[in-house]
Amino acid sequence: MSSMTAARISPPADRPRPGLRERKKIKTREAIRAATYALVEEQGYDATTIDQIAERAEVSPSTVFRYFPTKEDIVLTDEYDLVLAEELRARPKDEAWTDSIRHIMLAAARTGIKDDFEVAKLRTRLLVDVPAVRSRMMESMSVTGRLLCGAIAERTGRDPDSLEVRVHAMSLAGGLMETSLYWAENGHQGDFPALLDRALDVLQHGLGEEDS
Amino acid sequence: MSSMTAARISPPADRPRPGLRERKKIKTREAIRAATYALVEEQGYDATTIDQIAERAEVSPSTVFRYFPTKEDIVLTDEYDLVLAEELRARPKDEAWTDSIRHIMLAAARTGIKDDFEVAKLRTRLLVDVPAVRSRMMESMSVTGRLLCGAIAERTGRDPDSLEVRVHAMSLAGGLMETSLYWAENGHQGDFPALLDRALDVLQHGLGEEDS
DNA sequence: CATGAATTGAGAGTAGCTTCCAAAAGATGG
DNA sequence: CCATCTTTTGGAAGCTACTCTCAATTCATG
Repeated sequence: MSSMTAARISPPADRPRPGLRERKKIKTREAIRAATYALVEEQGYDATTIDQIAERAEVSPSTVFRYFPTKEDIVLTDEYDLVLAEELRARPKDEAWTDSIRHIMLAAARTGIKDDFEVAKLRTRLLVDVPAVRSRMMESMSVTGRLLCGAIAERTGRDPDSLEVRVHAMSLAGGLMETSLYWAENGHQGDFPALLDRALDVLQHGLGEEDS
Repeated sequence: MSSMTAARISPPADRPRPGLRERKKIKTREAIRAATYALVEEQGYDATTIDQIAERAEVSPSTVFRYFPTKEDIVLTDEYDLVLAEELRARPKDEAWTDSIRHIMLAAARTGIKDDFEVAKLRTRLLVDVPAVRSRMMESMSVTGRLLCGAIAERTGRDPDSLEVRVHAMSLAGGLMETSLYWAENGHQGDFPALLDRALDVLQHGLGEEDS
């Protein structure tokens, strides 16, 4: 689930030597993000303008937009969806795919939160407070949904574009997102992995003693 | 599900006489919406500016914003969530609440599409084409989610704010929204109520021969 | 070191959206 | 019918996210 609390599970691994250009790009990207996080903590999201971000990151405003299409993306973007997909594919193929998802989400949440508890909290808080951010996050939810479609299709042999698979994937994604929201709304009490576990139960088995 | 394909199930009913002021407000509101629909059909969503909308609706741009907080809302806003909630409450209380939802959604979809097939198509098409609209729609999904929380809580006696109920509600909302998207992406083939029916099956019973 | 490609900065421009104030129009009581 | 009060409207000014273009700079390559 992008921008939620996911983390790199496997390290970037072996890359020969990116060349100065690439390294500078990465540095700029992180400078912008760092500046944004800092400013948002200081003044709040809306009060933080792109110009301020640019100034603190020591780049021009145009550069900021070259790196991130929207302001919300600076706070939200991560590249974990891809990692998640890989990990999903790496699970034993005879494992129930619901279990695969459970394992991966839990692992991601655990390491993610350990890695950067403050960032995770800031992000989820913004999710609750700033409509634009929540909105953008929901956008990314549909990306995650498509991703899940692929995974589900692979395991069950169904058509990834079928209504059934898509509905199921999206309902999963929606439920997982709500979990993050719930966590943030309740002041980040309790540990997130435990919440995730409960949420996944509901998503797998419904609401318990129900009447379906 | 707001902005999807819902329709008034029960007519506005008995209101004494709204007074000229109220009537004018409603007329203005609908003028703005009509103007927007027309312009969007002619030129596309992005190419349509607020000024154009204002001009065609014969109001000032500021008035447009007085009636709709954002451009997306002009296309999306409807008041059916409330109606839906009422209808939900009107269902027999001993009915399985999943069945209640099924009945209401199906009824709403049927009459809604009959009422205004073109608008329903335009809306869902925008949902697919325009990220901002899709985004806004997802926002409203969370409103629908909260609504479902209330309904579910009433029937099951659970806490509407509990993680379990919220996750379940949101997964429902997500699945239903994906159904609209699916319908639109496939060129509005097949009838929507049938799709809804299949989607609700998945949401109630999972993906069939699975391993949970 | 020279040439070519990619990255950046600066500036102008668009459009969504907010805010504020004065003018117009509907409601209310005499 | 008029006077007053309230609500609604239009106009203008302004902020900011975001886009586009072009020249300058920086890195890569032979």
